[in-house]
Amino acid sequence: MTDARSSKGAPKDEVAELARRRGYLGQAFEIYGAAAGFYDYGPLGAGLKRRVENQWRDFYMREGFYEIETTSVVPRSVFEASGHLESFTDPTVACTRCKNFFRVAEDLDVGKRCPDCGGVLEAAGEINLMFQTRIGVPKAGSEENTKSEAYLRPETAQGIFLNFQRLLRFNRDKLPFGIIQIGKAYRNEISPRQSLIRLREFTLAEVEVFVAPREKNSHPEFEAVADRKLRLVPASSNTNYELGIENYEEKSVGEAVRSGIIANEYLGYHIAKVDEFLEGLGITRAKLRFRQHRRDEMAHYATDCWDAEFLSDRYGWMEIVGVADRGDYDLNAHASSSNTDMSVRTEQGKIIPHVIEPSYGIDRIFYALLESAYYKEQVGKENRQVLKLKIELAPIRAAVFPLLNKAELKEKAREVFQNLRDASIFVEYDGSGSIGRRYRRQDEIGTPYCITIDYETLEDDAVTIRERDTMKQVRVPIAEVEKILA
RNA sequence: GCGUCGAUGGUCUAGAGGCAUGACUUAGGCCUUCCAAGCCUAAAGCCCGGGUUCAAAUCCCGGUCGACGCACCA
Repeated sequence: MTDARSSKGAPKDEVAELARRRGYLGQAFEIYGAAAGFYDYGPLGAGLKRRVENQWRDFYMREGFYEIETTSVVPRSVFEASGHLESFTDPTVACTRCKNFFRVAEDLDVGKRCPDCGGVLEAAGEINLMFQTRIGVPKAGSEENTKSEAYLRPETAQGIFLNFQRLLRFNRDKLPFGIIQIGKAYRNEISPRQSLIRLREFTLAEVEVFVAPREKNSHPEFEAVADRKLRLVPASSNTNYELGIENYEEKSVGEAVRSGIIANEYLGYHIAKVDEFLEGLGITRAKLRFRQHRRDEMAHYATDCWDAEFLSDRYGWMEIVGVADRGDYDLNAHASSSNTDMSVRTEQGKIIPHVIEPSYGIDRIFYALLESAYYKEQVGKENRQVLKLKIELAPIRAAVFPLLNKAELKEKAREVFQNLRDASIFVEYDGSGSIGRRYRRQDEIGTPYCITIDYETLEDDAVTIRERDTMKQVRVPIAEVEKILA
């Protein structure tokens, strides 16, 4: 027995199993047989994801960036301009003998030989990675068929570019400025795989920083991040995708920019910010690296791109954030296609700003976070599984228990529980089974504190707070509980 | 998309033509003064569709989903 069976029981699958079992994640449409590439977040998963998104918002709003929200349904014309329609649509060929499909490439084209069986290849239409839809009701065969054609956005960035003029005016015609957006994006992947790693519907959190080209090398806050050490894999040494964890150069951001490994201060600054954010979330830093794209893997809009990659125990290296220098590609494209002036007046005359874009895959970060937080240890004869989530990320802040299943203890515990909920601290109540079992349940879902009401509580109005990571207990007056949990 | 392998209660699994196994879990109860203890009771399952057969969870065909490899991942 191989593959699915044995890997199912392997230690590295425990995170995914826990996530499924305890209400973090589930396959979408499961009762109808499911569809690959779609996942639903359960009660705890949605709570954790929301907290990650809120941390991200706060992080970038501290930079002074405003958040906007644009549509997911986008007319065809936008993607004609952005280049997505063309670069997302791949011509394919099929083998006349074995019927295998191939994306057209140098050795794979009409009339060439099938690499699998040697049969002749013939044209097999086009595959498009964008989900197509329609706006309104098209008239059959009329011009409006094309006019009403639309796609679900494959990235949220375009929505920000389309708003550029309004955003510039909002910023009183001054550069630089940054705009953020969190939202769903859609890509009809040919083969989605690996739970949250390659989804067809996923959440992107994107930052677009608009900056005058001549300012790219002088970020006003650069010194604040210059000493931050990063593990860098520049394109020059980046010949093999599956590089080992040891294959990187550790350099400070300042050093990397000075020596030209990172092209400019703006790019360097935002790479450093990505690192800072991921570290703040609790992603294991020893498993992070920044890898520069080679020319042949760069997106059609990018002039430079660095991916933050996380080394998953389960799936190997995976991209969790991309930081791209999109140059003036997008604004130029929309300016000429829509016949709109996208330039900014500066003392040096009219310019088209460049765009630095950190683009976060929230679902992948969610997965990396679970893997980073998960550990198992032996306590007595039993295993203890723990999600060591940061307090501010844990879906449940604390759980309240009566020590024993007795009316007077339950009553007091209910009261403590209700008071905390009234104080907007999200707590859970649990009175079933032994106290040890209840502690373990909370460990597994990452609840940082457990509060236990015992007979002494009825005398002295003090409770025991037990801490998840150390399992240590302290006795505190009920009046101080709120402060400790906050 | 192609190929290989697989799918049994919520989870992990036994069974390979004839009553679906066990553990964990969950729920109710007893016991219990702090880390998955014990006892009693209960709940819960053969991925979907077709075929072969007296009889299919088991064999065959198709599909779906999953793991892995190839391709793809702008």
